[in-house]
Amino acid sequence: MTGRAKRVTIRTVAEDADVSVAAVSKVLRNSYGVSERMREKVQASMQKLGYRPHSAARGLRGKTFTIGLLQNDLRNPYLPTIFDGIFKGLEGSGFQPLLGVGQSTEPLETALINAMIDRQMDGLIMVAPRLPGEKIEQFAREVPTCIIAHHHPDEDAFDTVNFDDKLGARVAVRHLIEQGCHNIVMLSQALPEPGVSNVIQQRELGFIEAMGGLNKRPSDAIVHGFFDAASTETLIRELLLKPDRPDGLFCWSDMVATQVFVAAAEIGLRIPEDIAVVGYDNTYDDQLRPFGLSSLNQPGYKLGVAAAQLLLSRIEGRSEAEHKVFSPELIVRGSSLRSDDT
Amino acid sequence: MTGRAKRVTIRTVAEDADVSVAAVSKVLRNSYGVSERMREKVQASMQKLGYRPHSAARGLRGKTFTIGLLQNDLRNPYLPTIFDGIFKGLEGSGFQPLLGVGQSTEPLETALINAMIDRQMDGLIMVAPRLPGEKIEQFAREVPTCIIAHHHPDEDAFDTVNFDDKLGARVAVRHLIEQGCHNIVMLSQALPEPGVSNVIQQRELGFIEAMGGLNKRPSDAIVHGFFDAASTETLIRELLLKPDRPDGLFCWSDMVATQVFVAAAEIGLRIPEDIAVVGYDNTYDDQLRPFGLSSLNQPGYKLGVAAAQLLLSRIEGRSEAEHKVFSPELIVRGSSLRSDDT
DNA sequence: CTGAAAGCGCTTACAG
DNA sequence: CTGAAAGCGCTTACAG
Repeated sequence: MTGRAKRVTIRTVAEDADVSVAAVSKVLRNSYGVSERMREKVQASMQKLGYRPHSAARGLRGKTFTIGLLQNDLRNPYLPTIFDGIFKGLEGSGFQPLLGVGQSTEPLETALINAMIDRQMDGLIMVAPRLPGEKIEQFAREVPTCIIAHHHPDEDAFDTVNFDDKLGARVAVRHLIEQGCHNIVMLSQALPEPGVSNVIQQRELGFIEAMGGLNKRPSDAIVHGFFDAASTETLIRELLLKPDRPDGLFCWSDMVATQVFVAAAEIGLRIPEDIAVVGYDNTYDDQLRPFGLSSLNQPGYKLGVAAAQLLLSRIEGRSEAEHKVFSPELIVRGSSLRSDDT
Repeated sequence: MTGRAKRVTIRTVAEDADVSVAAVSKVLRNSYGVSERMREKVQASMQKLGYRPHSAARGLRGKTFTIGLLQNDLRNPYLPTIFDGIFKGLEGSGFQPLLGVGQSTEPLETALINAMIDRQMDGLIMVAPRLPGEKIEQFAREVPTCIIAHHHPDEDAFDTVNFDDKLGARVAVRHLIEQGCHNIVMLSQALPEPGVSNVIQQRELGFIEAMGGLNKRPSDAIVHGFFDAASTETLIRELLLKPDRPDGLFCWSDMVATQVFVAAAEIGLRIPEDIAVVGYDNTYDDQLRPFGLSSLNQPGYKLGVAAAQLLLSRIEGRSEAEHKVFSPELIVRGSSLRSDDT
């Protein structure tokens, strides 16, 4: 119930240690030109008084030591693995990550990025942003930026980290063909807008490439789901009840594949006998094991660590862009395995 | 490739509108004592120049318009429903929510809260914090605070919002008894430390109360799982393979209940015939429908909206604490339904 | 109603 | 090596 204690500032420390505020500031930043004796005196006072630098004030002149993390879907179970990697990569750097949720619409995402810049954040990592490349580029000119899961191989204003989504799709299709599927459909998600080069678009491109040899027109073989689970479920049911229903399904995410399991079970279709299913992300390594969902493994942790490192080096001054691409790996499980020779 | 554009500040706007910086500041904050004419002139300039206030600078004197959200588990599918509510409750208030992840250890959580205070955040909402009440109280004296999922009915330094966890546990046990279970076990989670009054502890208390009439010593009927899924799975297997395995299982969360489904399926136990299972949170309303998991419904959205409102009113000056408690509701599904008369 | 000035807690040239 | 002073972009009494 006592009023807020008066904050310990650089000035309090300076008085206690009997030095100038400039000296304290230098010790704080490990700046050059402070004697060992002074450093010790100041550090002792900081310790004693429990001094903590005031980030807002630091931000006015120098850095805030804050990194903004932008994401759009708290419900996507793949994303936490990315964040684990980011946290790990930032550990010990002195930069505090803070997460903003864009909620999947472009205006909200723009507002959020502006909010982060206004708060003087030192760098931004965006995970699967909805914004098109040009918009991101504008922001990237204001603040060091690294993008995860958004392909921009020729961009030089910011860095990117990705898994090769085209490759993943090609591998999945090849596997389904090998398993004897003749009517393969991709369960994709509606793109927020045409120009966006996100991972889903890339997977569609890879799918179309790999489907080249089949009779069907590739574009007929792609079905676009929605952002909300209920509408997507309806769509899946319609697809599975069609007379010419697919015998092989390539799902853009394990989340959607799970919905396919549910719908198939309720309709009475067997997996993999009636429909072979391949998911993406390898999310449910353990949890859904009885399902045995085949999936493309692409550890988010790797993305996160790489993104954090790229961002830190950019904050430290690097200006040429870097674009990392890792390769996903198909993990075959029961949901797509029809032959026994694997 | 042009250098960062010079930032538009309050001063730029003042010059453009030909007024003082003080005037601009007043317009910005909708402060009293500005003529209509001046307000319009200033707003026109702000619009024209694309002015956005600099939060770090504002924070040095007034507010940063930033709310810190603290949570510990990005993987818990219940939490996003809480955040949805918080976002909704904050909408239009001008306060920007930013999320920090404590990663389940007390030192990290403390560091995170300090980081938020150092960044001059105007208020904090903590979801299921690991810290004991006294520590939270210390922070709450520095910054308006609202706690979700942490019972502190007598606390007056901060507000709380909860569902009645004791009640939920009692209802679950009564239901299992009604279904003919004689050997009921609670699958709980290890408490981070003794003094913490979190939702799990409350559920254990409710469980023990409701078990009072049974022969078994209640404390024997509580099994403590771990934070990592793998260890918990081992524990569940051991439990299900015991000669005197339970015929009724009350799980502290739906996540754990899902693991029970997996283990039971692999061991060859039928649900609900061999074991009736009740979960908590009603997380998988749709996704796991074939499982038909009975669960306690406690919409996180309600918690979030209420917390946001309490925090805003506290920021506006309220000083007496408020403690909201909602009631959970048991949703009975196939996993616990042995008789047909419901 | 309007504005000049001090100050929030830091950092950064710049003297000494 | 050390420190006085200006300044970052705002807000807040306080005069006019």
